[in-house]
Amino acid sequence: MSAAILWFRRNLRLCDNRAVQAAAASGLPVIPLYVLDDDQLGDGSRWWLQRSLVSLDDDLKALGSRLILRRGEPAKVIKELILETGANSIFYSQRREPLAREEQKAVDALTAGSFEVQSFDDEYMNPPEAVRTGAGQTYRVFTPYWRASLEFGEPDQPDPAPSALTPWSGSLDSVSLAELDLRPRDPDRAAGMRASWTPGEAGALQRLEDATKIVARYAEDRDRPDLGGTSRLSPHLHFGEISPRQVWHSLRPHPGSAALLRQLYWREFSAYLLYHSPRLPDTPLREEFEFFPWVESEDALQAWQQGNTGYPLVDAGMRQLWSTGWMHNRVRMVAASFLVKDLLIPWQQGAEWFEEMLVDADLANNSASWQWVAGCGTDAAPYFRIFNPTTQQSKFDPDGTYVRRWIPELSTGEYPAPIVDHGEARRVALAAYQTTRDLLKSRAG
DNA sequence: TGAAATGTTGGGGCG
DNA sequence: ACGCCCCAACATTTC
Repeated sequence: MSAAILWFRRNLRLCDNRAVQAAAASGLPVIPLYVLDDDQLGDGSRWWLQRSLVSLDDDLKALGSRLILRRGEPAKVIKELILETGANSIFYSQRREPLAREEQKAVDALTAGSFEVQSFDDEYMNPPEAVRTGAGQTYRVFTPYWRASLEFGEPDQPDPAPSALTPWSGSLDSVSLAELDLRPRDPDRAAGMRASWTPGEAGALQRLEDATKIVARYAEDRDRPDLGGTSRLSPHLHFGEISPRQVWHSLRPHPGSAALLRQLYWREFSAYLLYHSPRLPDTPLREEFEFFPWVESEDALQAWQQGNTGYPLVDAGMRQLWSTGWMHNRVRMVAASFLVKDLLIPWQQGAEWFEEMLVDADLANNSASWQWVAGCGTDAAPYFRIFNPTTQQSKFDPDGTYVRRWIPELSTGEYPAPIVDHGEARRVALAAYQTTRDLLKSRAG
């Protein structure tokens, strides 16, 4: 008997998932599969993935099926599974990250004879190749990219989950989640993450429902870490527990939705930039940053990571990150600016720490955002735009409720003095930037 | 999706 | 009443 492999990758959901739809519609017995490659996953991602896989397996069981877990290189694992089962087709959701594209290219190459590979572009609203300037170039600036994306019109209406999946009748080995061992390497973080999140499709849909209640005030409250005015959908979107189409259609009818929906297009834009510039995670897009006099300082990096810089807004953010796997967006900008501009530490080291800590760690979003903050992206905050962590705190946490929540020492008076003087650090950073420009000019001249 | 430095203006205190 | 100064408030420029 023939069968269809349903390969789950980032799209860990049953609703609005075209690979799931197609597998269900094939009428074949379906073998749902997740393959964990030797992972580079950070702690936050590991914690989330483990729970999201449990949730997906539960949802599949409700349809009379179950998730097969295996470890290894996807193309190899899938080839073995084909030999085991005689499956004659595979359905999967495409991904756009450079390594993931290599991975799926190897799977596509399994097409042979009657074996059929069907893949679907599901993770984003618009395909990266389709959004082009009038001259056929790729966009490098967000706003024109966004305008051009809107020309594509509304995203399609989301599909419902299938009502059933024909199970595979044979027995199949599946490694257990315990064997996959996705527990965070730092076990002390688990309790805080558990208290903050419900990974999985049901949790994602609940969070989307909650988001409809904050849409109206989003434009006003989004920069206030003390108010909780953001959607907190990022990890659910990252793991594909919910699709951008679902988010778009459920928020669009609410007054004031434009500001929040615009954020979906930042997600699209980051993926677009990574697709067209695969070196985005490690190489500055602006060439003068090749000459930037970065400072290597293990002590300063650690003070930043541990939330001991002496600047309350920065430290509160870094501690929120450790405790919950997430940091408010405004605070991410301030904390990142502090690392790059006050401490002059290479932005890649900050990006690496975020990848390790975040439950929404996303290569495209994280890389594009760090390049934005560092001023070395194509559409970046200019290098001379330097956040003052004290001013930002009085603007966006005026009563100090956010900083006090994460820094108990503020009340006991044991809080440390700033590790650098911001005014002086700012002058040094501006001089360093001037140096890189001079060097670039002298090389060109 | 900055902030500091510098420039301009206008009201009020004061001789 | 007038000119002068101070300085807050706002605008513009600069980094």
